[in-house]
Amino acid sequence: MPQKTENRRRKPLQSRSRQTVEAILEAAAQILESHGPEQGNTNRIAQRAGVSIGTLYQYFPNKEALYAELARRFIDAQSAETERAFATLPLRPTPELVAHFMVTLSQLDTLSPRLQRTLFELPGSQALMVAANARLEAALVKVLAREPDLEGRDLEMIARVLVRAVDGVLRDTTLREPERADDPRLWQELTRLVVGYLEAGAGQPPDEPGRVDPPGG
Amino acid sequence: MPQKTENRRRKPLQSRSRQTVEAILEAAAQILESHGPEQGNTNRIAQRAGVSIGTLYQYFPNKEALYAELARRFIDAQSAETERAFATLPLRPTPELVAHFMVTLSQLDTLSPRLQRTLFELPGSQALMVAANARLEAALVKVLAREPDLEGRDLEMIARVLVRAVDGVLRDTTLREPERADDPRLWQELTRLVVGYLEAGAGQPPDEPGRVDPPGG
DNA sequence: CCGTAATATGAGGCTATCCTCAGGTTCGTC
DNA sequence: GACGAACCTGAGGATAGCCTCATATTACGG
Repeated sequence: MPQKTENRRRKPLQSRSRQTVEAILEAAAQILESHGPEQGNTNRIAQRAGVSIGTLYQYFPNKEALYAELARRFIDAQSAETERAFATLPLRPTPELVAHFMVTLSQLDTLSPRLQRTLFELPGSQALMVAANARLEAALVKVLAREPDLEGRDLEMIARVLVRAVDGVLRDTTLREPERADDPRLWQELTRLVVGYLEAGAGQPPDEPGRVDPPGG
Repeated sequence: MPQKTENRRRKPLQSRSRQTVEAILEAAAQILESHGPEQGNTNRIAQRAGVSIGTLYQYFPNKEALYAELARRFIDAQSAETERAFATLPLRPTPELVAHFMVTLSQLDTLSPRLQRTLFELPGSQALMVAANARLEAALVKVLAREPDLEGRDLEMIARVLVRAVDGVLRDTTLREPERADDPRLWQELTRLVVGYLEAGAGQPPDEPGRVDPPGG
């Protein structure tokens, strides 16, 4: 078990130490992005940041806290970016706009795939992800609420499915077939997925479209 | 760095040792599922399996190889299960059948979420996942090829998008909102997603539906 | 320019965990 | 029942990586 230290974290007051903290976080991000989680040890991070290991532990009680802060910032930035993209959508998004939106999302995902992956694997970042997704889905609900065709349907559930489906495609692709992340055909199909979904059963009330019984006992 | 050992792995010949190997793999799976990757150390695995640590290393050159074998079996089993489900689909799947299919998939994902997650995070299992997904997508292409409405469309791309979208929704949900994995409304929306997608632009040739330029220089 | 607080240093203590190895036990066969 | 091969044992060597702490350096107000 790694030694537990209580909140021994010193708050950076002077601009000198604030720069130090930034350098440490930046170094951690760089190492995780270019060398993967295996290489992410505190000694190396400190070295890359150009500070001593002791300095690192002045500002972060332990390695996990450092990564947690990194994850917090990353997710915050991504959420803000995505919400901004939502905000630019006009009242009735055309397929072209949806497609454009897909591209924006895909660029976000392409940004630092390996860092992203590592951060998402941290024990603590689950909670952050849930919060971020909740924010995103809430923002999407607002957009969907403008659509008269969707009246009466379960907007929360639709937002959930949409966000996760699009995210699944983009994440899988950037992580496993990064060379295809640029392929316009992928965006086109993604757009079709979204538009087709939103138009499917449009107007009809939410009365059991395709009743299913769970199979198996 | 963990000591590298070459292929020192002894092949289990007698049924006694074959049982031992099974016990080790089973123990590893149990520990990963119930206590997470942090608790997955070889000493503990051996103890749980009821064998000595030395025995474990008779059959697995190192910890990674053990996990790799676990991942291989898991992915193999899941792929086989999914392909079997595909095989049962009739020539023209109705929405009801698609929904039923979703439920099958979702049950697969619910099986051992934590083990699954851990295995997918292993450095080596990326390649396996790619292979498994390729298999799945190939199987799906065959199913899609029966659909006259999809003639002329890029079936590989459609399969890619479908598999990853559905997978994204199911994985996200089982991992982060497991209580909702049972929700029939989720299956209904998933079904709508799939059916809506397949029907969107049905019959029209693949001539740029929604032309997009990548934004940002 | 002096005192104090903030900041920085880095050798090394310490732990967790991987894996080895020298020697014991069980199995199959003649 | 004897012999070799397969199988098992577990104390501990080796190492990677977290984090401490005693000490040094820098910033800043008076």
